[in-house]
Amino acid sequence: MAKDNTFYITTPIYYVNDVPHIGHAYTTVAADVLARYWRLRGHEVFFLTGLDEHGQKVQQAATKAGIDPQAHCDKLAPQFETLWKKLSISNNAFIRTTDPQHKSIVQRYLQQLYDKNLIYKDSYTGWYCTFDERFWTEKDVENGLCPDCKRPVEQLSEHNYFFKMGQYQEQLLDYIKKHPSFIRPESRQNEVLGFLQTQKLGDLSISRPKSRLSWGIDLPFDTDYVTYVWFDALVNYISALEYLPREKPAGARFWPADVHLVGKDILTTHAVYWSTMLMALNLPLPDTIFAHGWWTVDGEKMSKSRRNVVDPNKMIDEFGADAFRYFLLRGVPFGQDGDFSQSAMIATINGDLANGLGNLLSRTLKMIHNFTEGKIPERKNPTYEWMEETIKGEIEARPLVMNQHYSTFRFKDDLEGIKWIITLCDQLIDEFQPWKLAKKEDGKAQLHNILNTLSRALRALSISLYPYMPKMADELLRRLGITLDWSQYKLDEKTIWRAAIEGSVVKTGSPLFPRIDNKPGAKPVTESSAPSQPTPAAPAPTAAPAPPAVPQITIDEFMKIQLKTAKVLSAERVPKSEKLIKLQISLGTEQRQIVAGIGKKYEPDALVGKTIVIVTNLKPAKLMGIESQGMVLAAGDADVRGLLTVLEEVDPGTKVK
RNA sequence: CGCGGGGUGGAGCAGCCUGGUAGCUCGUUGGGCUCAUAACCCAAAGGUCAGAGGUUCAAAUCCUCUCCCCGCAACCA
Repeated sequence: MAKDNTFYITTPIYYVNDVPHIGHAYTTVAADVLARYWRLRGHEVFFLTGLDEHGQKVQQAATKAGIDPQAHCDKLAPQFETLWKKLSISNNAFIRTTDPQHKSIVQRYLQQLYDKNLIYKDSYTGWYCTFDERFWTEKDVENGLCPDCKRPVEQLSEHNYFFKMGQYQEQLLDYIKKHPSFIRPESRQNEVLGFLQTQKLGDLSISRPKSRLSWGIDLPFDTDYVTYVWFDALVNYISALEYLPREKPAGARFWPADVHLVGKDILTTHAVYWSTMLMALNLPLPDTIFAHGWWTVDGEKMSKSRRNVVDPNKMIDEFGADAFRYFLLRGVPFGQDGDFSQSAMIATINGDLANGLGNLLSRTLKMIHNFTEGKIPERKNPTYEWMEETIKGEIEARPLVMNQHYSTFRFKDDLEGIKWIITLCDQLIDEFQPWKLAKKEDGKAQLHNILNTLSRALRALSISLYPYMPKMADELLRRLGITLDWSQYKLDEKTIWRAAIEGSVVKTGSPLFPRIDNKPGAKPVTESSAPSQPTPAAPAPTAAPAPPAVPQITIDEFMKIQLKTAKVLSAERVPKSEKLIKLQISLGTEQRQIVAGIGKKYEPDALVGKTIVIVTNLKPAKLMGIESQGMVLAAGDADVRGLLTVLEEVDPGTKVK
């Protein structure tokens, strides 16, 4: 890692049509922390993030909005760029796959592979849904219906270009085994190895016919096609080096990348697609692909339908960028999944930042203010008390410890180490009670020593925390009256402790991090408790879909739906399903079988004998292989809240309107 | 037998790969201090490490089986 004194780190390029959420922020903050750390270490860092702007969804959204796809992207891109500014992200470049230079570089690589016979044209046959304009695999299709829109699909043959990915299977396996730090954490590496060892690696479709998708990069050897997503997107990691850092045209020395930081969902894409693409291009592979975990929210998976998506903008507005950054990396070992909740966030801020760091600064500054005329005192004698010695030792060991932590992505451990130093400082204060020393004539020397040590420790804490909380680090130093130019400062075991700080005039004042009362009135941070409002700093997210207007229907249309009451004769769970219950129901003259997704709400036994309402003329369908001849009516959407029934006793089969 | 992650004091987690005193944060209780943001420091209570079997001088850690939870996949007709 960080060879040749350079360090190249990337985030994935995010899909421009997405609304930024905590996951985007997580990856990007982690990358920023690494970037800032290696800069402190004196490395020349190139930190890249950006946007993936091609593809079907962008094209559709633009068409819907009645604008050009490029204009659509231009409109959306700032919501990411603005967020990164608010989050103190120090990326050196921001790539957009619609950049003309990127496009031509992608074409150049495609042509290279084509010339080497590594790309071939073949026909692909699959089930195509005209409405959704996409292919489904055999197992996706249900009874000849599109799993998404339920319209009939047709078998369609389409010519496409394929990259000969399959032929690199052995080579890739071999590479991964020989480079243990290539895929991190280890559990993820095992996943990829398992995948490569048990399945045959196929070739990769890298094109779409323009008739179906026009918003993309033209294939250089066949302009009836555009490049399909992965080839376009992954190449960003090397194309950016060629044209984005204008002040450093010799960008090639940054390749191979030190770290590709990705979410666990796109690990295979990077570890397999990207690696084989690089092999085919005779380019070296990145040192490390690190896949981090996902955030759940209040114990539940984050999803738009649950309306619990955490908006980073709201978190920043509510708690500040630094506190949010700190929380993201403090709570969970990097690589594992974590749970986000407002209460956990507040607990972290209060515990670590307010009571810990902030309070230590406050008490130190106030003592300096009261006892040494507001100036950091000189040491009166060179001998360190053993507790001071401990603190000094811990701090001088920091650079080495940090190196271990950052090289292995252990942010949580690093922050715990920092917390321990804060505790040591608090212990030092309580042990020597400077307020008592100040009252004794012979206590002055020791008083000055202690305050000097505390000031030094706080400076070191600022440096240690700078990658995580850059603004806070500046503010902390400002209050100590110390100046430090981060772009010049070089972290090592000497500079972290030694510095001419004596005589600096400190500034007491408001708390660095105020405590937060977790009152019920605290502002909500997820959509579930408040409708999303575009923040002033970010442009209105055009991607956030307004609830579609429900079209009106005529009485005739309604009458096409035949509803009847029915009596449940028997009910049983469908084995292996999560929520399907198979019902035998009576319509008086007729008996039917219905499969309903109500198993989360109801036990089968509780349903028997009940009168319910069903749709009788719905086209039968198979659910998990079982035919369902109708549909039960229930309140609720994805989560069933309750079944419909009738107030009065009626015979099964009675018409409902 | 679909794939994967997990079950450790009241809560959230580390430790497990490379067996040998069970650790951290928060909470609880008692005490201390007054420089500090009702903050800080000390002490105490609290764990059959999901259960059963096995390997071993020794198992939270390795092996086998069982139970439970959470994701993914399939499933709301």
